[in-house]
Amino acid sequence: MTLDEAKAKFIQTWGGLGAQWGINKTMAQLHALLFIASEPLSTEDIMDTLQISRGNVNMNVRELIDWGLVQRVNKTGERKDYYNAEKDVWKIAKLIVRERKKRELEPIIGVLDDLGKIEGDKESSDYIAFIDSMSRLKNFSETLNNSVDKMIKADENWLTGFFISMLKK
Amino acid sequence: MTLDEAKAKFIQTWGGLGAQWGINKTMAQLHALLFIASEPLSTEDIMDTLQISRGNVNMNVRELIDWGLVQRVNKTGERKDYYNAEKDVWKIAKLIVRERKKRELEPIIGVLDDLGKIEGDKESSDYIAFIDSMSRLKNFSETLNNSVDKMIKADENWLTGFFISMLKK
DNA sequence: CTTTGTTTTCAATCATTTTTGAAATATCAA
DNA sequence: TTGATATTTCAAAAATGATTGAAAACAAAG
Repeated sequence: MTLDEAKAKFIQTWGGLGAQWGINKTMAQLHALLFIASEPLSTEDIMDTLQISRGNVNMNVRELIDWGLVQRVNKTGERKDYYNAEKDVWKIAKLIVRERKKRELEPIIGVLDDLGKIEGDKESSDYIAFIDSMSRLKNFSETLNNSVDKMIKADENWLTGFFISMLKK
Repeated sequence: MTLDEAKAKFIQTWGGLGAQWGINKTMAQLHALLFIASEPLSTEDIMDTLQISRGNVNMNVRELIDWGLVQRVNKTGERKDYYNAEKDVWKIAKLIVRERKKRELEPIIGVLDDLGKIEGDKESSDYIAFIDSMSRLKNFSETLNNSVDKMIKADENWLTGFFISMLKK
């Protein structure tokens, strides 16, 4: 396998993985491309490499910028925009986790909270079972949320350090 | 909000959340329905509640069984199959993590390993940069993989206990 | 201003995924 | 066996999601 083939395979694999996690395949491929690029790339560079339209590049780059995974950079004396991705794997993980927490975990906690406060016959076993389900789920979500907060603030050794501490048990 | 409205809202919310994580919306709704059901449900029960076809129920129930989240149960003297979901939130989390690890994390580690062994000019900065990216990503993936292994074996207090230990720092 | 190069938007199109529903298959009881 | 009930399969249809591309908006330079 040559370097170019390897790069292509990485972009493909990353795209497929993204798709399994509810991320637009093109967005994941674009992220992979920028991740392994040693220089910031222009819209044209991306269009050529991934064989996609200008509009598609624009949409997905914007989304990656929203996630904090990509920055727009300007080369002096050039009019075009160039795009550069975060290269530190640990920082990437934190950005993704932070964003999913904000977009998904926090809202679900709000919903679970509401669902725990319904009216009804408080003696009914149906009622009790439902409230109980919601409360266990909310408890789990809050613990997860708190752990994620810590993880976001922690440094790169958190996961490794944690793994080592688990090994000792 | 009445109990029935709350149940419907929970099913809807859970379905939407699943969709964002690359899980078929109907599968997530079905899981939600079985999760809050106090009794195992039949195919008809599910068809009625979620307003979906028999074939759709069958497909998604099979998938949930594959994930280990649902079991088929037989009521004595009844010919129909009934379906029952795991109710313990911690066990559910472990089943999902275990499955995604097997289906996604382990394969990507294999790919990253291959991509780290390409031929080419070992002096070229392009070559070095790519190998380095793959190696950092592989290292991260393996650490994650090891942590997930521990998590799967750990008990319900792992997350809570870990959270508390982080708080002390 | 006006020109030129660049980015953004978005309705229409295309591709993929999901769902249906009826036929085929399986299972049980008489 | 046979008939009755239940489950599974899968091709076709429907729904959803992604992509295009050309026009509009924007921005810098002359």
